[in-house]
Amino acid sequence: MGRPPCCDKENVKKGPWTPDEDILLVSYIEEHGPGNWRSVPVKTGLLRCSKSCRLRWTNYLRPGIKRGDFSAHEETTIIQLQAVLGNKWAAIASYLPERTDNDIKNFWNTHLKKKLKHEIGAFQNDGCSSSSQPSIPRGQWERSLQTDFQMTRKAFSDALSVDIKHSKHSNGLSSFYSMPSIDTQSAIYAASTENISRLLEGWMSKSSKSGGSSVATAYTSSNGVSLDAYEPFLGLDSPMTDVSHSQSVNFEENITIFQDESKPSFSLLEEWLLESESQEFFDMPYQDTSHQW
DNA sequence: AAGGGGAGCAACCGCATGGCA
DNA sequence: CTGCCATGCGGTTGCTCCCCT
Repeated sequence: MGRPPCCDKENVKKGPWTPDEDILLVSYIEEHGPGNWRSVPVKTGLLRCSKSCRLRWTNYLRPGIKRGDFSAHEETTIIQLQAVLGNKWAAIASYLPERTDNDIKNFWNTHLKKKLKHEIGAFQNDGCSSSSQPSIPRGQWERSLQTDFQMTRKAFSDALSVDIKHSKHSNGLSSFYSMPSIDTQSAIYAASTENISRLLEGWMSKSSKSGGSSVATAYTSSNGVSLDAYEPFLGLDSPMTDVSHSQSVNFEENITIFQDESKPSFSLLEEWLLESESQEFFDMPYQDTSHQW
C-alpha cells in the first residue's frame, strides 16, 4: 500500500491563491503561528491542501522575504554556493535569508544557468578549450580555480559576517540574522501585518498594471531555515581535526574533472571542504585574487 | 490587431526525513 | 524496532505576461 494522500484531493482547490485566501492564511498564522499545517485548512476553512498552505506561507507570505531583481552580490553568491553545494536550494537560501529556496531555484534555472552556459561557451570559443584536446594550460586552470575558491570563501565570509557561534547558543536564528532582541513571535506578527499591507498594495498596483512586488523591509523570522544541516560547514559542534590537505593536489583533481567533462565540476572541492572541517576554510585569510584576471 | 512562442514564476507533486507513539 | 504522520525539499508543471512577427 502506498503512502496515503496528504489531503482529500477531491475537495481541494488548486491554482493561484486569491487575496481573500492569503488574508485568511496570514490572519490564522498571526494568531497561532506557523506550523501544524494539517489543521490550517480545517481551522481556516481554506479549501487548500496543507502543503499548499505551508508553501504559500514560506514562499510568499512569510515576513522578511525580499522580492524583485537579484543584486549582483546575490547573483555571485548563488553562483559560488551552487558550485560548492550543488542544487541544495534550501542550503543556498539559508545564506540569503531574504530569498526563498524556490526563488533562488527559479532564478538559477531561468537566468544563471543560461548565463553560465553562455559564458562557458564563449570561453571555449575563445580557443581556450577544444572538445578533442583540452589545451588550457594547467597553471591557468589552477589559478582560475583558486580564484573561484577564494571567491566562494569570500561569499561565505560575507554571508556569515555575523557571529554564528555566539548566536547559535544565545538566541538561535534570530540573532543569527541580526534581529533586534525583541520577542520573535511579535516580530513575526508585526511583519505579517506589513506583508498584508504589501499584498494589498501589490493587488492594487496589479489591478492597474501588473506591477512588481515591493521590497520587504521586515526582518527575517526563523521560519523555514535550519542551521543544523550546515553545522559541518559552519564548524559548529565539529571536532577540530588536523587538516593538512594539500590545496594544490585537490585543485589538480578538480582541474582534471573540469577538463574531462568540459564543464565546471566542483564535487571534489565540495568533498574536500566537507571533509577538511569548515573551520579551517573560514580561518584561512582571504586573498582577493580576482584582480589578476 | 492577432497569435505564436518564449520567459518568468507560482504552485504542485512525490519522495525523503525526522519525530513520536 | 516499526509504522505513522507532519514537514522539508527538489524537480517539474502550467499559467500569465510580454515580445516579436
